[in-house]
Amino acid sequence: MLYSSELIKGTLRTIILKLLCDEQKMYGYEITQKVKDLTKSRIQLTEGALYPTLHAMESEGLLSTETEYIGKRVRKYYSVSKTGKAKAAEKVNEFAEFMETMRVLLNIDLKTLNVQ
Amino acid sequence: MLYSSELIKGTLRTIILKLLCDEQKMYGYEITQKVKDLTKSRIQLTEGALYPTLHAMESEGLLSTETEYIGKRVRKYYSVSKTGKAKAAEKVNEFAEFMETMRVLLNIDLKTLNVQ
DNA sequence: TTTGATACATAAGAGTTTTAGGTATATTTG
DNA sequence: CAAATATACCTAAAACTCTTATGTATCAAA
Repeated sequence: MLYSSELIKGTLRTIILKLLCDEQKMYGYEITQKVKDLTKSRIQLTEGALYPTLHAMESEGLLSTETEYIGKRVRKYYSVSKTGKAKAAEKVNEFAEFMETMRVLLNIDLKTLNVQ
Repeated sequence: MLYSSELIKGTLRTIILKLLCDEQKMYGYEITQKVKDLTKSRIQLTEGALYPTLHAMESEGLLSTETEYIGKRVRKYYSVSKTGKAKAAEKVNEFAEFMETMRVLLNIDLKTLNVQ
């Protein structure tokens, strides 16, 4: 069961940065699959959102790329720059604090939370 | 210290519905202040976002209104309809699950979380 | 051989929020 | 008492992000 898309808004960059910090290098399609796996299909990144964001993050200096050929098929690997690493830590931390603030605001009891 | 605005995207309706369920009735300005108080100024709703959203939610049947005069000044109170109550529960629950999914995805340890 | 998966990409449109403005009353402070 | 701040509503242009739709092409499996 997918989350309504409005929830995911604003988290895409944070997700990309965090995954790339953990995995050293990944290509776009791989990122969509990894997120799908890790979230049990609850978050499915669309390519229309992902690719433009990756391009933007590269031009901002957060990511760098290297192209590889698998047979005749192209793969564009992304990795985080030093600036990107700092940004990742910052963004994950901010999201963690945001979650806690929202938990209080919405009065959510974590003990009763059991996501399958 | 304010959260970067992109994080708050997509949570406005959930916040409004939840507050109105707890408080029976509130007016727009009051909502902005309540959220500011409850979040220690980390989330500050802007009126440009709030009022159009309240109007939309009213026209969707989630909220109803009654106008009151305090001296010569107008106050427009909003309360949740039956549909609104159901929607509130649904949205808060969805957000709770989303938080848990993101916590796993970003590998956030709640024990180390200490938001001032 | 055709379907589905892999793999990239762009562009129009939709939706939400910011920024910036507008109006007006009430209260506090110098 | 004048000026500043707080209260209280509102709208509209612009910016930003994501969805939906489309396009291209290779590879594997049925």
